[in-house]
Amino acid sequence: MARTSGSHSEITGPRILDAALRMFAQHGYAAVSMRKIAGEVGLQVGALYNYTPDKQSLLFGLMRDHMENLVIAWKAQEPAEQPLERLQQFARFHIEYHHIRRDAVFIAYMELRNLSPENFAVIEDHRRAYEDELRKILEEGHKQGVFDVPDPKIASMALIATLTGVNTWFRETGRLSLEEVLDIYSDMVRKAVLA
Amino acid sequence: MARTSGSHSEITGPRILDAALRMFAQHGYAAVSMRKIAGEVGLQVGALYNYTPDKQSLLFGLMRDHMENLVIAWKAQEPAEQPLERLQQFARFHIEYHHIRRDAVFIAYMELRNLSPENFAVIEDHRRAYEDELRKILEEGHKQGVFDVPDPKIASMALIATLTGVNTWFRETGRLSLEEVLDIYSDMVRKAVLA
DNA sequence: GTCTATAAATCGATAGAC
DNA sequence: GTCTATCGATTTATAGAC
Repeated sequence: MARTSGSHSEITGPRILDAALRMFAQHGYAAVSMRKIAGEVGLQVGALYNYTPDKQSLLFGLMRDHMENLVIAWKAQEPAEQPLERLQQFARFHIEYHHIRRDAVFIAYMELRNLSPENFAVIEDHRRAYEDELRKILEEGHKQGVFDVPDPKIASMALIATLTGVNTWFRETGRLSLEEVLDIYSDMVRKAVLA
Repeated sequence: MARTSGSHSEITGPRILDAALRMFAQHGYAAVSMRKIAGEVGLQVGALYNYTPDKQSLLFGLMRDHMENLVIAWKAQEPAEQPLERLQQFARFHIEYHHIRRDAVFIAYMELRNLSPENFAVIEDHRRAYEDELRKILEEGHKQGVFDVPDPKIASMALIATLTGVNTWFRETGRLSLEEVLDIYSDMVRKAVLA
């Protein structure tokens, strides 16, 4: 079912989001103009405003979708029963999920300062909800005596920083495979909280 | 010894650097115009170019100075003798130093993509030199059998990510003092690598 | 839905007076 | 060393033709 040449709305929207995500991650929100995004998709700048009311909404939509999907994807995991296994499951999930979506991860952290206060609060709520998932694991393990975590809130933020850090240096073409990295980090995370 | 009103070069330079550091950290390099920096210092935009050839050099100078000073400050520490004590010393130094200079830390990480390839290489060399300092500690501890660190390079990057993460959430006015945070992180880092 | 054209503001950087 | 004035390019966003 061929369409007229001026009508591609069904695929244009996602292509704009893809281009914006990639370009924001690479050059930064402020450094990427609406014209450059349009050019990457093969449009003139005016056409972008059929898909977003303004540049700010484009950024916020990308960040919000990423954070929402992150929490949803974690909750969709079949939960391991024991705290230690559950922690290992979280470490693996976090590294793999963030590796695949490194552009979105980068933006969701780097561009927080370009959000309005209201939008910032929304993103921070999602982030807190995700951190709470790890905190609950640590608290349960501490209660059972298998972990030694006197401050689960701090520990959850520390461990997430550790795991997210993989994105800053890991490359598919590097010395180690992602599977090997997963093993090393799982070990470190386990030892860091074990009683 | 009063000076004429149009001559403040001795203090204007540092004030420009201070303003640029603070504003780049808060809004991002691309979002801060030379006019805004000048305004913050109380100058017109043209006067800035008596202190920097262009905006790019202003950014690079801030990042280079920060990374150079970081490595120098660490090497100026009186080294603890045992690997475990040396590791604890590194953790404490890293958290304290990065806490005090959080604007510079933020910029040195966030604005890497706004550097020319040559300037980027310079900054990365400093970063690698600093990571090597931690790696050497881990290798020595592993050799002595007090640490269990099969991959010191990976472990050093993981631990640095953990420690730097404090900057993303710690506030002086929060629930914990910096001293308490130092204790918690020292413990986690120690356990993570201990044999 | 996409285009062209345009508005109004801002950008980095320079020239020349003082 | 700082100022004013300015150049030429670029910005976000909108209006209206098709």
